[in-house]
Amino acid sequence: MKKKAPKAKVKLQDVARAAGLSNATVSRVLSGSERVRPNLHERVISTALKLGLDLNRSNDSPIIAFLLCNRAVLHPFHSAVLVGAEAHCAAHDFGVLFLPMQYSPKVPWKELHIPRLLQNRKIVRGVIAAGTNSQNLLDALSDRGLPIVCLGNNIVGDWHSDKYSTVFFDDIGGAQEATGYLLSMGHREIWCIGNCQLPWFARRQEGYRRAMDDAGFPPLVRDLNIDNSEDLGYLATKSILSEGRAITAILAGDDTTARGAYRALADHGLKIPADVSVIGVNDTIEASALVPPLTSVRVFTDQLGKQMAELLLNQISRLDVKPQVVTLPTRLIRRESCRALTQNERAAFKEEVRAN
Amino acid sequence: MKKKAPKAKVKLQDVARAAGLSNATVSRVLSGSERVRPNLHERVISTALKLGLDLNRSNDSPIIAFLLCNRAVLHPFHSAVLVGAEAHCAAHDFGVLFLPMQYSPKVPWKELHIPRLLQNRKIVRGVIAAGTNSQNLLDALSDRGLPIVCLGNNIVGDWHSDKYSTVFFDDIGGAQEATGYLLSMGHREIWCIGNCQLPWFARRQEGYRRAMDDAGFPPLVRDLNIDNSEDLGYLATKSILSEGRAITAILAGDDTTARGAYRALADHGLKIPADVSVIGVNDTIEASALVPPLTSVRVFTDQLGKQMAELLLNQISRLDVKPQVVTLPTRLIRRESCRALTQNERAAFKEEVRAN
DNA sequence: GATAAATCTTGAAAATTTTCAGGCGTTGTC
DNA sequence: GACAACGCCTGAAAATTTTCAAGATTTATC
Repeated sequence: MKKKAPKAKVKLQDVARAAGLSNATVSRVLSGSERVRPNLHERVISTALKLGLDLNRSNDSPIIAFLLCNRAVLHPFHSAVLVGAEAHCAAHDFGVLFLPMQYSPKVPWKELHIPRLLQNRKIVRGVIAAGTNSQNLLDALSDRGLPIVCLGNNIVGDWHSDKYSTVFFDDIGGAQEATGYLLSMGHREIWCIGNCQLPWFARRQEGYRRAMDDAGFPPLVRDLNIDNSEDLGYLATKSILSEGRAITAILAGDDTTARGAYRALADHGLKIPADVSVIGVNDTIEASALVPPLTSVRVFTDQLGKQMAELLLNQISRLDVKPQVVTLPTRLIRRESCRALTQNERAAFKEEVRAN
Repeated sequence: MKKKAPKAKVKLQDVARAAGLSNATVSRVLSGSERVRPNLHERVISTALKLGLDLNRSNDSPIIAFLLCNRAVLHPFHSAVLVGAEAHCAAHDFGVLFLPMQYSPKVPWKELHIPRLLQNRKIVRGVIAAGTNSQNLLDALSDRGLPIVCLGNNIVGDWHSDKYSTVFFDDIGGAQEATGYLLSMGHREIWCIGNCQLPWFARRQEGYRRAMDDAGFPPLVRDLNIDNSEDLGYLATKSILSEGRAITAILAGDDTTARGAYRALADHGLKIPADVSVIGVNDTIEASALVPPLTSVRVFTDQLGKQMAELLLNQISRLDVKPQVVTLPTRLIRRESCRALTQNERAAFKEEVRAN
């Protein structure tokens, strides 16, 4: 054992010679910037591994991209995810490129326009796909060999997770817990409002339905296809009220929708929580800003960001890491927007049921 | 005029030969990555300009850093600035690296820890300094020859603008306009609440004072050194009320402070705007989320971001651009949190004054 | 103020990346 | 099915960047 033998560093030339290729080609593969025929690509990689070339060379720019897809603005929710991701990256000497982008889920992946920065592996070494995504973008990116971690809750359409990692937060469970909380306080006329075209609303409604099913009550869903969440909450609530339907509680698809509901209730002279209890989802700053403060399902956004960054950096630094699927829990934060029904009120319900 | 003569591209070698230096040195200067003695640096640059070398070479990574300094979280305000900056950069094929950092204004600039990503000119070509900054960081960055644009409103301590551009938004004028608005509605007991240790609060208070001075009324300032804006607003308002001081209107240092004021007023059973009118500054999402919606001084955050990005990209692409100072206007957005005093109420004031 | 230690700066050489032009396969046309 | 046009892939050569070691300069210590 020659301990002192200064193991000569493996050079690109060595790999090129061993693989029977020019060092230009090897450089192209290793720097990832240009297109090389797949079989040669593989040959270079395997030869490089065999010779023990250090694949994480110091001159690679240690940057990942945080893609905020199909969102017009940077909401507090995604801000917090971004900050969480950045904190983890910074601790590992990686930088985070903030990159909003818009695309249609209908365009075939070959035809998607990918920002130039993402095309160059030498600049961006991996991608966190946040916002709302669909399979075509994920295909287009993984075709370029980019490591990817995707926020699962907002994926529209098909989802094949074999090429990339996915991180979910358990809003289904959160909505279920929130509904259960309302049920436990004696509520029965609990309306779920949202826009089920949007995948996250659909998930939350699913949690709501499970809780109502378990309790043996029929679900009451008001599903409007409106993009603006506040308008949605306002109009959905208004339509329920103007139809004269019974209502003692609302589970809103998110905090902004809850805000719309607050407005509609106020318009009708109804007090929160005296007349109607309200719960939101996300627990953004809005939830605590509302009067009365909104009970909401907290999503641990910073953890979400951290988890995505962690999976991504693992994939980048080790070639042998398989994509994973992770789900993070949520937690119901109880504030003043809910109240338990009194025994009298509960009795009135039973009376009513008997009468029907 | 030989129009067709294929003007041979100027190479680093040519510059090296002309400047009497090795091409390693020229490379170092032009790629900006390593330290070269200032006089040689200048010699290389001037020779390169003389020979007409294209300084914006295609292989430079087109990335600027958005520094969010000394902030624990990414507030909606800075989110919007970031988005505005990113939009402008994206249109010019530049990427934006999101880089929060913390530092003390007291550390001498030579001893500041600069994130590794910023050290390498090949990765980051310029910096937008947002958040709260002080001269030491700006010195440390400009020593590295990085183009800088700084958000002026939040600079603490000295400020020398000769090395970098600065963009302000006119919160002084905004606070003055807001105060004038309250005065025009007959208010006189207008309290300005904030934490004057923070430079932006100090500026807003300045605007307030000007308006009160102009109207000939004594300023009523409640200045508490509390970091959390909401607590600040709550405690400041509470202390005014508990002292039994007259109060018909509040100009809060920002929207979050106004939220604290809302809570304190509610605790005392005072209605907004019936009993007290309130105005905030920044016009973030909070302002419209509050009930009643808050009148606030709007800052055109996206424009702010765009303006900073624009100045920065100019500095990057052209060596001859001098640093500039720009101030963007603000605008008072009127919502339901303010009301005009009635003639009777105004008369009561006069009465009171006479009585004293 | 002298001397040693540490750090910084630089050019030559080595390594890597990029350019450029030729080769090869594919597609489209007749 | 032949031929042309086009575009992609590759290696040789050119250009650039990085490494390495030596010289220069600064800092620390006595």
